[in-house]
Amino acid sequence: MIEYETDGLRESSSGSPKRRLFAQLAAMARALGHEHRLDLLEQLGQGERTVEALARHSGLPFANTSQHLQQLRRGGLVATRRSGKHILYRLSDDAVPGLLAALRRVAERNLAEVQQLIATHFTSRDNLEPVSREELLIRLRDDGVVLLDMRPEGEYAAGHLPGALNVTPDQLDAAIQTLPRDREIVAYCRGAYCVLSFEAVEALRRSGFRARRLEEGFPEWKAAGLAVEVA
Amino acid sequence: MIEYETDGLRESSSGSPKRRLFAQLAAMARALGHEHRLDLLEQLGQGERTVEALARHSGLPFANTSQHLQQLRRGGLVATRRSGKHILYRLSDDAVPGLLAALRRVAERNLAEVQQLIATHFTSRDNLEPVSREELLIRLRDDGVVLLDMRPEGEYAAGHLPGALNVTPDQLDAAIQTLPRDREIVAYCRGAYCVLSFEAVEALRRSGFRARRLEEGFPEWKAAGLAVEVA
DNA sequence: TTATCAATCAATCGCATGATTGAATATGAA
DNA sequence: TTCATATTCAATCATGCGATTGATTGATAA
Repeated sequence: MIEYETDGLRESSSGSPKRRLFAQLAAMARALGHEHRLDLLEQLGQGERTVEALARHSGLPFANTSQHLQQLRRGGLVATRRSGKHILYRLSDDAVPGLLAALRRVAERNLAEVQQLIATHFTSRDNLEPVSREELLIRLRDDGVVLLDMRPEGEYAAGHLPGALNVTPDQLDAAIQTLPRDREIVAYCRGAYCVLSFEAVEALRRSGFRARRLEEGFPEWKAAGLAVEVA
Repeated sequence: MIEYETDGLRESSSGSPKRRLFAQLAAMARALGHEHRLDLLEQLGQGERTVEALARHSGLPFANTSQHLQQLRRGGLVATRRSGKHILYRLSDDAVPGLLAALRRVAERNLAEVQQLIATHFTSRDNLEPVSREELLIRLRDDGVVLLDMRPEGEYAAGHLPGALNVTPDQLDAAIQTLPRDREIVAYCRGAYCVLSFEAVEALRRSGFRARRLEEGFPEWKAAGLAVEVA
């Protein structure tokens, strides 16, 4: 007869240190467990934001946003600092984007609805031959690749990959006239579920460019500790 | 004035595919957001289990366990199969332990209470010079390291690292008399918050052995797709 | 000081979740 | 078929969470 022992931490003797650990981990997971909070975290992946900016961007009432942010803070996922009248929220740790990525990964593989959403909205994902971080670093140095940042100006200004040009989607048609046709183009945006760079690559290819997509977005780049250019 | 655009998925136009994605991710995160469910997931990291075994191990009422398991299943974290009268639950995906590890990592770095719990219960963590998977693989081949599996017999029987000897904590004193003193010893157990191998390494060192700890436990090894020996 | 603005707090409501109990399925054995 | 066993389902209750509103704190600027 197989017997499974109670515990690896001897909860029998010590009250329950493991219980308390799990309680903490569960609290952190619950902090992740809300649509709006995931949205806020995604925005914070781009960089520090004020409560006001976050509320405006996500279309939530101000007080509501504030409360969600506080839950994220209690959950250890974000941190704050004060700057004049504003309170700036940021991700608490470089490992947070990794946690979100792990969540996405498991969801993409095991939740049918997620698979379907991705299939309908990111169909071309597999066809765009994404460029990895490592490859990009090498090719930027060796091959003179042109790097496009498809995010809105404000986010670009707050930080972008070194040497990237900011081309917002509505500037793309104009850019197509001026971009060099003899060099390969790599586009990126916010990462994960941001389609801006997908669309850019598709449009560029339709116009005859050699274009590819950076596999990840700005937050992952930054979280990996790679150089970021400001202004 | 900085303006942040609404969205990378144009929720303005398309209703809200991103919203639905986040809703799914949030649902998965909520499934992680309960002490008992994390406990169940940890057990399932060792291998398939029946509802009964899980309930017994975690000391929860049967029906309660069943309900938590169903939430985990809805959340895409576990899967089931039927075997005779029993229903066997398992982790749905090799990426699940990675997700749990990411959660632990962020928690260990950002939740003060977790840091404290670890400091008091795993003080020696840093001193035991953990061995990585890669290093272990090499040294098993080259240096004839002795591998100890500190888990209970039942878990050992259900799967263990190739060549590992099963030594439960109460067998350790006896084993100390017979283990070879000229070879290094590496101990492992369930991983993460399982102290069995910590204690073993400490006891072995007190007795003059050269002993180290495998950085991870059995679930991580198995999830990495490495060889597992049964029976 | 006062006025103003950013952000949080407090109170309320409605709804979802977790625990418990007991009944209902479904499978395999007699 | 009938019984026993493993698991799920259904109903209940208490509690906690999320949204909304309006009041409050804290910091800057006039």
